[in-house]
Formats: sequence, structure tokens, C-alpha cells
Amino acid sequence: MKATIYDVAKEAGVSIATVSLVINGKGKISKERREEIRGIMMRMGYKPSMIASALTGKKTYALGLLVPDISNPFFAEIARAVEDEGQRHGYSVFICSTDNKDEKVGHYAALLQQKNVDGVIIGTGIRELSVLDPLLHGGVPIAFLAREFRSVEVPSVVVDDYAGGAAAAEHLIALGHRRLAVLAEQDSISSSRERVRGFKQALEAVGITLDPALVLSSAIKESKASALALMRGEHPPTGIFCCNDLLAIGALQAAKEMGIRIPHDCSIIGFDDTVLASVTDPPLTTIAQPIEQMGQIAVQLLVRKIGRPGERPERIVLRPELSIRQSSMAPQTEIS
Amino acid sequence: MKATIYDVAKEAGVSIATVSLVINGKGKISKERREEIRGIMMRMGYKPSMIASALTGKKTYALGLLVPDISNPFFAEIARAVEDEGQRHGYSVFICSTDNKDEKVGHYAALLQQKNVDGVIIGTGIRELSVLDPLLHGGVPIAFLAREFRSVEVPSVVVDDYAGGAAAAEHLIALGHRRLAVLAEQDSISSSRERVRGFKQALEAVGITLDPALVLSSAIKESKASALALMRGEHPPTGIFCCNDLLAIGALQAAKEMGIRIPHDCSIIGFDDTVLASVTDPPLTTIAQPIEQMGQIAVQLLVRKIGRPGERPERIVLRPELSIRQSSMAPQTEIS
DNA sequence: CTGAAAGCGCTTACAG
DNA sequence: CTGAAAGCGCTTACAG
Repeated sequence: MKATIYDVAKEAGVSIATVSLVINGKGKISKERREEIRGIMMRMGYKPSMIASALTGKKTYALGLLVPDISNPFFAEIARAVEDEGQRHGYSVFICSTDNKDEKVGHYAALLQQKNVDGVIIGTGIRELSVLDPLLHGGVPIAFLAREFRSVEVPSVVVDDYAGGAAAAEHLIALGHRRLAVLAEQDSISSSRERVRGFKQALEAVGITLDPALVLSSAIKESKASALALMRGEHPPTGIFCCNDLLAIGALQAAKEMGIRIPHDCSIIGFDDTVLASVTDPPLTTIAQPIEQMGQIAVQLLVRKIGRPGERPERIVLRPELSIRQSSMAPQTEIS
Repeated sequence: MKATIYDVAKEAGVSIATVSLVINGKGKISKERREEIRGIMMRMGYKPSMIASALTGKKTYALGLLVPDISNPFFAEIARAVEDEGQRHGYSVFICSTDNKDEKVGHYAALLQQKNVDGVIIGTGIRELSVLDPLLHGGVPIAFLAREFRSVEVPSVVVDDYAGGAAAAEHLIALGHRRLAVLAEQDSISSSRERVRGFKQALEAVGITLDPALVLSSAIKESKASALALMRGEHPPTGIFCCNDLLAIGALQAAKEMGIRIPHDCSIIGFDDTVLASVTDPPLTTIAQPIEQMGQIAVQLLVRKIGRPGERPERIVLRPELSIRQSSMAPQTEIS
């Protein structure tokens, strides 16, 4: 039913080798023949099968994108940037949501290598690096996006998470806050660890120590409950740094439930600057990541790696930026 | 470098045919041989190449998902549901953002058929159905999701958009509104047209006619500007029905810019009930779609179609539901 | 119960 | 400038 290279060869009265050459613009085919064969392909609606050509040494022009959850706006925006930049280089992308579970990462790693993808972008947290073995041993190029593992030499784009955490702290300090809390992601997520570290260091730089009891790791579904725990303590914080916008939203909801006014009673800072940040009540002060740029660079690095596997992998660090909205202000109430 | 079926055959001292049989659990292989070969595959880390097996008549186990924009939270949530349900049936999914442009739809249609995907879920607006020809003629099964074209017999899941639009109108009417406006999507989007039609009919049912000047189609990027146009008219509406949550957010922003208080001065209703609706200021009254269910059903229908191409395609209609939050209330101000 | 052979739709040297 | 042939990694009848 679908035309194959044999059909167009027969129609053109040439061998399939010749047709293959014109498809790939190789060899020296007379101009007329070339034009004629092109015309026949058009007329027959012939498109070479990518799986057949992939089997004969060419690429599959497919990429995998591993993220914790495509429905999380941050990763959805990343995915769009990756998709667009991928298209620009001729690649399609498979979405792979891992829920930050090694088990799912491993599953997708095996699957993607079985599917012979040309490369995979890894933007998900991983505990045990060995779950990537199917990719690493299978010779599938990878690039890290917004996550990284210094132990392995792989191209990566990250935002300076440490600096971002520090910027959040400095903003809060400048506003006059002293008693601060942190809502972090799981510990397996390197970016989250760095943000907390930067936040903590910046506090210590001005002589404030972060109360360990006020640093909570939380899954996104439990962000509200975690924030409630933070706010219900004996000495509630006057400001909370949340390691992503979604966690910040949980904090916002917790505050609303407890009748705590944001930012009057407590300041909240997020991280990411997704669409969400501009629509919350109140709009969220957050540390903005250059999302589109990160996605673009990730595919550029990966594509380069695919092209020249031997080259030394690059590591690109982008600067996050404080975006001030209405969820932060100077502390108003004196909390005993 | 990667092990092939030949490597394991040699290692096991059998023919590749035998190995193939144990891979596929076919034929009658003695239990010991089967176990032994399984062990060897494990040890060598052998996984059959999906592209090779796809070339020999089997499926590629890849699906395409066409949506307007994966970074739009509604479609991101759809994508997650499609990905998960796809995995459950053994399929991976390619993301394809079309920006509702026929040109991109056509591009992806051709690309997906070249990649030999087993099926495509279409959740994007299309003006000229012929852009799907590469799929239709290529014999690639498709299913419509949240969009549809009655002219072609294809399995589809939709929400009763007409009823949803009517529900929005009824809510507003019950609240006491009489002068209403609509912020719609582009006309090529069937779901949007239906929502507007339902809204309008419900108004007419109680003797209110919708002023055509107060019905605007708007791209998402221009939603704020369009809402401003609506609100700046001589007789501004006391309520605006927006055909999706993102448009409603544009309206919220326009109101804020003009100093119009929501819901006191104007009620706003969205459609979709994505995460966004619960975090806006104020939280959005909206018509909720069963997003996860829609994604699941779409792949179930598609998978069924792939399995039994001859069967009569099903059409599943789900009910949307009014979700009341704080962006709607009885009209307060008397606007001349 | 298992192997030899053809074939899927291409690409790539190698001849001529 | 163009064709015959081998090969990519599998699957599937067909023999035996």
C-alpha cells in the first residue's frame, strides 16, 4: 500500500541504489535523472521509511526527554523548548515522566536504547546513577538538563542553583527577615540541594543560622502539609524559601488555610518562574530560570555530542534572576 | 559493541531463529533451552532492537500526540495522562506542538508516518483536514481528543462542550447577570465554537441575546488585550465567559490593569480546570474537564483501533462540570 | 523441537 | 554516471 523505494525505482526505470542516492543527495546523478526521480517520488507521495534507513546505519532522529513530570509547568515549558529546538535539528522527542523514581528512570533508559534513540536529555533526579547503564553502555549520548552528576563527564546545562538560593536569602535579609524556613525537594535532586546550600550560606554570611527544624523536604503533593508543619511550629518563620513554584503554591495554600496573610504575616519565595508565579494570589516573588534557553542549550549540547562523540563535554551554567512580585515584604508582625 | 541476536545465538550454540522464538515466547522450545537462552540474554544485557523488529512486520510501539502547545497546562496534563496510559499498553509517545497551525500539523503528520508510528492522537485544531492525508493515506490509525471532525469516521473522546458552555451561562444567569461577553479561541477550534454556541443558546433560552460585539476570538498571547477591548466598551459586561483558563487569566490581568475588581465589578468564568484555576487571584470559577480520563480514553480507543482496524470507531462524550470558586458572584455595580 | 533461507526497506562500498 | 550485491537486526513460514 505504501510506496517503497522499489516502487519508485521501477517507475523510474532505474535501480534502487540510484533512487537512494537522489534521496540522500549523494553521488553524481545527471541533473535530468535527479529531477525526474524527484518528481516521481512527489507524485507517488513517497517518503523513505525512517526505520529502514535507521537500520542501515543512519540515525533514528528521535530523542528522549526524561523529566519528573511533564504536567509540572516548569517541565512542560522545558519540553516545549526542547521540542522546538529538536525540530530545528531534525529530531522528534519522546516524553518520559519519571516521578523522580529510579525505577522509572531505569525503565525508560532501557526502552529508549531499545528504540535506538540518538540521544537523551536527562532532566530528572536520580539516586543511583547505575540506572542509566543501558544508555551509558549502549553508547547512547546523553546530556543533563537542570540536574547533574559531577562524577560523570556529560554535557550539561544548569542554572547556578547555589547563586539562586543565595539571591533568595539576600532578598529576604534585605527586607529585614531573620527567622527563615525552607521547603526543599527530595534529597536526590541535586539542584534542590544546591539551592538550600546557597540559601543557608548567604544567611550565615550575615550571621544568621538556619534552624534545621525549619528545613523540610517535601514531595509536591505534600507541599501544603509540609508548609503547615512549618507554620504551626512554636516559632514560625517570617519567610519561607521554596525550592520551586509548585512548593510555593502549597505554602500559599497552607497560609490561606491558617489565615496567615501573605506577605504581611509571612513572605514566600519560589523558584522557577513558570506561568504559575504570575497568576497566584498574591503573585509570587521567585527566582527565575531561563527556561527556554535551558531547553535550547540542552539539545544543542546533545546534538553536538551526537555529531562528535569524542569531544570534551561542555558544562554551561546560566544565571538565575530574582523576580520580585507581591509575596514578599518586610516582616510586619512581631512574632514572639 | 551492542550485542545482537547473532551474538546470543552464537553464545548459546543455536540459530538466531531459535533465539527469536524465545524472545517472542513463540514456538515450542524445550524448557531448558529456553531458560538457558534467557540467561544468556540477561548476562549479555541483550535487548532486541525495536527498529529491526519493526522493519520485519512488528509494531514500533510509538505514538504521536498532536496538541497546540505542550507548555499549556491543559495539554501538559493531557500529555501526562496519555504518556501513562500509553506506557501501560507498551507505547512511547512523541510530543508534537502545532500552535494550531495547519502547516505544523501537516509537517508532523508526514514526519510521524515516516517514523512508522503505530497511531496518532490528535488534540489540535485543524482548518483543512487534508493536512492529515499522510496519516490517512499512510494507513496510520488516529483518534481525536477534545477536538473532532464529524465528517470523518474516527474514534474520539470529547467533552460535551455545548453543555459546558450552557452550564457557564446558567451559572451566570442564576447569579443575576444579564450583560455578558465571551472570549473565544480561534474559529478553527471546534470545541471553542461549541462552547460559545452552548453559552449563547442558554442565554437565549431565558430571553437574553448575546451582543455580537461582545464575542471576541483571541489567541492566547492576546487574551489580555482582547479582554481589555471587551471591558473598555461603552457598555462593559458584568460577566465574561472565557473558553479556556489561560484566556481567563488574560481577562484577570486586564481587569487588574484597569482597576476592575473581580468578581465585584465583573465575574469571570474559565474552562478546563487546570492547576492554574486553583491558584489565580481570585481562584477561578471554571468548567472542569475530566482531563486524566480524556487522555486515558483517547489511548484506549487508539490502541483498540490499532488492534482491530476494521471495527466501527467509537465516540465517547464526557460531561464537564461547573467548578465554583471565587471569580464569580452576583453583579454588584449598576453599570449604566 | 530447531535450523536454513527469504525478506522487511533501506544504504553503502564496489564495479564498470 | 549507474547497477548488482551485501548487509543492517530482526521475524516468519517452511523443512526436517
